[in-house]
Amino acid sequence: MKVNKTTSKPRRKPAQSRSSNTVDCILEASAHILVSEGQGKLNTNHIAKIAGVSVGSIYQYFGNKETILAELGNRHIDEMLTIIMATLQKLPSLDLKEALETMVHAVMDAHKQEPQLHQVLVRELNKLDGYTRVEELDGVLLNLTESFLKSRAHEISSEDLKLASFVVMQTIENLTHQGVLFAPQIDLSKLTKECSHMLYCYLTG
Amino acid sequence: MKVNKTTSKPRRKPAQSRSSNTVDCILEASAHILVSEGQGKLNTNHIAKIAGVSVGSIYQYFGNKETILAELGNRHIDEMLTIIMATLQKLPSLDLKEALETMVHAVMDAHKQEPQLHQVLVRELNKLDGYTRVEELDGVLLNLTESFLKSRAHEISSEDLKLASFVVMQTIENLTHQGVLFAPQIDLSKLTKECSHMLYCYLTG
DNA sequence: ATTTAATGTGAGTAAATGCTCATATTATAG
DNA sequence: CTATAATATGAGCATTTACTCACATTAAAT
Repeated sequence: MKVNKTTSKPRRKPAQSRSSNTVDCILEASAHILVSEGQGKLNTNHIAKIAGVSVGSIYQYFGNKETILAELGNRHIDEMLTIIMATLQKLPSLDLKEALETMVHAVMDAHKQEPQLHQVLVRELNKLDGYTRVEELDGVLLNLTESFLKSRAHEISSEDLKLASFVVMQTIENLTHQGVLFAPQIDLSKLTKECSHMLYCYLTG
Repeated sequence: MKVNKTTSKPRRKPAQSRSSNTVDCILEASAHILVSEGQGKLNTNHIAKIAGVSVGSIYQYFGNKETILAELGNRHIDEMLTIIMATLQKLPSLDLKEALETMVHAVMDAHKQEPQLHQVLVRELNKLDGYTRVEELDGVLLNLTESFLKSRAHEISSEDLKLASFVVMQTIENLTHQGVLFAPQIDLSKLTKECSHMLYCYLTG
């Protein structure tokens, strides 16, 4: 049976500054291990050693290993959402072609934030029972895409806006993600243009 | 330091039929555990129990846990390649639009083979040091796409065929993969048309 | 029928890992 | 300055897990 391990067992919340520093060290060490040594080496004793902190300190602030991953995920997803949300306000004043380019560019920027960490983190968060923020992020992006397409419905030839939203959102998400991972083998500014051009052709054609 | 654990330590190869049956049971049990219980529960003792086999038997045929995953990956990738290769011969006689639809359809078929297993398996294979067949599969698909685009160069407006191949290949791969995971919420035959239509617009537009 | 090779078994071992707790140190409050 | 709360420590326990090995069973060879 699967149990949510990411929210139970309440722990102390940092009050003094040194303790929130400890928390940051733990999270940074975990991120570092994930990227440079892989999930297999992510164990609490090792995290403590890399963070320069004792195991006990970890369990002052995190109920278990899973909540460390969850918090790492929360922070990362929040960063991405911030970047993407900031771009939304620019869209209404732009024409369709420009708007698509801006969207792709924004998601690209979001993915440039520690792309390796993003990849490994999403992998591991998907294994975390009860952690729903990855799906939440996807849901938000899908909704944003759909309301954007609705606002441009008169310019768009597609009949099924739900399906079109799925296609647009998945295409942006995946092409930027893969592009960033393959950079600099792939020219990201060229890819941004290519991607938005494809979507423009698709939506208008 | 990272070490290839997927090829070392040679083990007995099955000679009698009961032994290759044992091997199959081990692989099937592993696949079942991965899909229904997750990577966290994939340990050799549990595999043995589910397979109805003793731990010792596992180590008669697999040098370590990693080689089980590797073999599972090999078989899965071979299946996908078989399906995709079979479609290649049809392409030359088709016009661009039909050919794209056929390609998307083929990759969709390949992904319909145990989509959940595919997802988890690719996740875990990426963590396997020394296992290169996932990248190999991607490389093959990229090359096939590129030579296909070259053969249609006169119909295609794109200047950078390498970049276009990347875009086309990634788009097909991801949209089919995600589509299959979201089915039946997503209508796969509609998605196939939508995807190939988008690529057609992109390449000719 | 007997020997030999192939295959199967599972208790047991060594190592890894999540986590606790008794204790020590540091900061803040009165 | 003292008392109390907050924070930090790390040895060590309980559990899990990869893997071995001495032995048992089954099939093939002669």
